[in-house]
Amino acid sequence: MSGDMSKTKDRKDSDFNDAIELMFFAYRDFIADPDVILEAHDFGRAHHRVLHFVAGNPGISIADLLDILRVTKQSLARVLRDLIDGDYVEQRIGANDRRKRLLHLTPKGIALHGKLIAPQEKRFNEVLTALGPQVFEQWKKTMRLVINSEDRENVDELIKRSRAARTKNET
Amino acid sequence: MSGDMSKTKDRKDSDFNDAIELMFFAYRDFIADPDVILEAHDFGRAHHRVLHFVAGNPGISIADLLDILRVTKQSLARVLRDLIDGDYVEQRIGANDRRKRLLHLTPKGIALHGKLIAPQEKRFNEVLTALGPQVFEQWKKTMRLVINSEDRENVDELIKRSRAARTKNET
DNA sequence: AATTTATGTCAATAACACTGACCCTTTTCG
DNA sequence: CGAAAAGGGTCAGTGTTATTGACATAAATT
Repeated sequence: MSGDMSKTKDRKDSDFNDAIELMFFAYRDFIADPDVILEAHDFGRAHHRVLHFVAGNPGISIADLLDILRVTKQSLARVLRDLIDGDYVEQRIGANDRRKRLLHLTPKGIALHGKLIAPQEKRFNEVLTALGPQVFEQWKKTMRLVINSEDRENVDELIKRSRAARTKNET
Repeated sequence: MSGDMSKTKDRKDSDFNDAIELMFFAYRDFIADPDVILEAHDFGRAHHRVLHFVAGNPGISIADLLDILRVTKQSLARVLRDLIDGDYVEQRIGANDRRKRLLHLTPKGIALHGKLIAPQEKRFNEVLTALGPQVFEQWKKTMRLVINSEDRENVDELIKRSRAARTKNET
């Protein structure tokens, strides 16, 4: 028997609820495709992340990788051990600083990384086709603003480096 | 070198790499805020998810909740035990089917849920302010297309129900 | 020479999810 | 009505992934 309808309904709340829900489900499906491939290799998401950031930052040091991933050294060590033993990642001793172990993907690592991101690229390609490049560009701007303001420039840098790495890869 | 380096460099690849990177970092920061609050209550993300979907689907049954969360009964049980013992969630025996335990948030649960989503709402509110409602709406459309096509309507339903629950909550 | 940096590694712990097995209560159906 | 099915609860064991803490080694720095 309620029926008391207040005219002053705050409509913005529900809009944000939409957004929260969409973040949850979109990310879940987005990450689900690689999971299937990873399982076949007895790898997990941690392996994926390492592959991804080593691919985008060839020659990255352990310390810098830890900084990006924000995990402990011990967590990374286990994952990295798998990837090195499986010949997906290679360590090269730094030329300037011989303490550093600079990480690179092997051809095998590059191939796996390609397989992992393929379904995600396909997903975004479908979005691009359906909504057009302008909407897609604005989606990126929006996502960038969802990132903590103090981290946005770092992400810009990462993306830039990743693009450079891919371009150089053509040699 | 795959032969021809024509002027038509495949630019779309790097665009999708942007997108993948943005998904990763945006989601990470998006989820980081609630984590801090949850820790203070000795809760984890699993507790958050239960609070969220019970909030959006008052009176949901255990089976239906399991279906949304896609976890096992045993996994849910542990989390639900914490929430019920802590007086955040309440079980009511179904009126029609007395086997069912229908879940509702207590006032305490509603309060905690509010605190958890507040920073996320704030984040999106900043986006809305910076880019305007039109871009934000298109962001939502884009995110919806990132979701598996077979799940989109389910998500639509969830969002609709959640909005209805919030509206009815005014009694 | 002493210290710091970059990395590796052993050990213990915790969070979280899983499988499997079994139980009780209530509803459904022959 | 009585048996089977549905909804839910719980105990036990396992596995993955991440954590903290403590130490060890090699190379660079001061």
